[in-house]
Amino acid sequence: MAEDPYAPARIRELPSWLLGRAAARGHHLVAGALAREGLRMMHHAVLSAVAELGPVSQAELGRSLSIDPKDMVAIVNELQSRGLVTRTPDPKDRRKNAIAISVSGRRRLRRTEALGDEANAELTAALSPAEREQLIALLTRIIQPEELACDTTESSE
Amino acid sequence: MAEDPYAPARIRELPSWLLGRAAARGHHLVAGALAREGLRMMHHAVLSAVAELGPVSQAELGRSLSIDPKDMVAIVNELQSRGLVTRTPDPKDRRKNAIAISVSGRRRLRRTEALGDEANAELTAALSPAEREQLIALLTRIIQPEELACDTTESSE
DNA sequence: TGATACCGTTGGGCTCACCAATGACCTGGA
DNA sequence: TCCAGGTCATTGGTGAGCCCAACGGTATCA
Repeated sequence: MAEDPYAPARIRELPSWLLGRAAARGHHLVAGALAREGLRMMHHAVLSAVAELGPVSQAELGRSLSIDPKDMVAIVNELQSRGLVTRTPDPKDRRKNAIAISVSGRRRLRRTEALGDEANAELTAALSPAEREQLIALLTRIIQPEELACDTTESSE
Repeated sequence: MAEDPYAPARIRELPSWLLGRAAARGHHLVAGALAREGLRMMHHAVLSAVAELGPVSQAELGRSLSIDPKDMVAIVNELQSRGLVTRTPDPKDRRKNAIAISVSGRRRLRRTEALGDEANAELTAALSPAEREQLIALLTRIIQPEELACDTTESSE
């Protein structure tokens, strides 16, 4: 074999590139695991958020999970048609839909959570528990810059 | 409604979710920066890889960057039409295209590399240099499991 | 009452990742 | 020599995730 697998590039050292590759692998593993329950990642995320937050509006769900309102409509539609959540008009604010998890939704969530945990364990199999916590902490700080950073020049172009 | 920004979910502690969010932010920042030069992330990645590897076939570029051959065609097409790379048939193997960076491509690459570095600096602004290196190391190990792990059941599915 | 803002919904577009198939081509062995 | 199998570049399509614009219905505030 002539070509080595090479240590390619400047690219491979950029956090943005590494994040993209790692996220792709994570998505692949988790989506594959959740597919056994017929759910996609966002479905599981919404289901889990609904279980935690109780009856919530779709807009609030979208804000908490950074999901586009357009996509949220489709997700809730499918979850509702599967009987995993209920969508009832909010009497206090008739614009809103109160999304709540159903009994079967809670049951399904228990299984998908186990599958998601398994997939994440495989994703971080090369890391020690301490390193995994470290990764989680670092990623968390990367994700939320606006809540902490107030002086960063917002790329004034 | 003055709801707190909440400490949402089990979801927000999963590495797969955090990786997805962080990658989305990284892509947003880098893509926005590179857009000033009229290039997308993959264009810049390919351009950088070509600069490093010298004349390479498209298939080899795709393998090194995990880019689908189909997408590689479109990327090389655009890079070539912009005069940033040259695509000459390989005399030794007429199936292959020898992709090489041009002079203007090298010039453009210098600018896009600076823009990419800036964007990555902003992406990791909340991290100290040591933490950034830590993150890179952890991500690198997450990405390449096959090259190290030999006993992990590869979830043949 | 009217102005403003939000909610859900629908419409489109863009980027990235993935899979199937084809013709041209190289390589190996019969 | 010819054939089989594999690789390369290319084209086709699919799906997920993210973003923008617009609309009717509704709540809130002046």
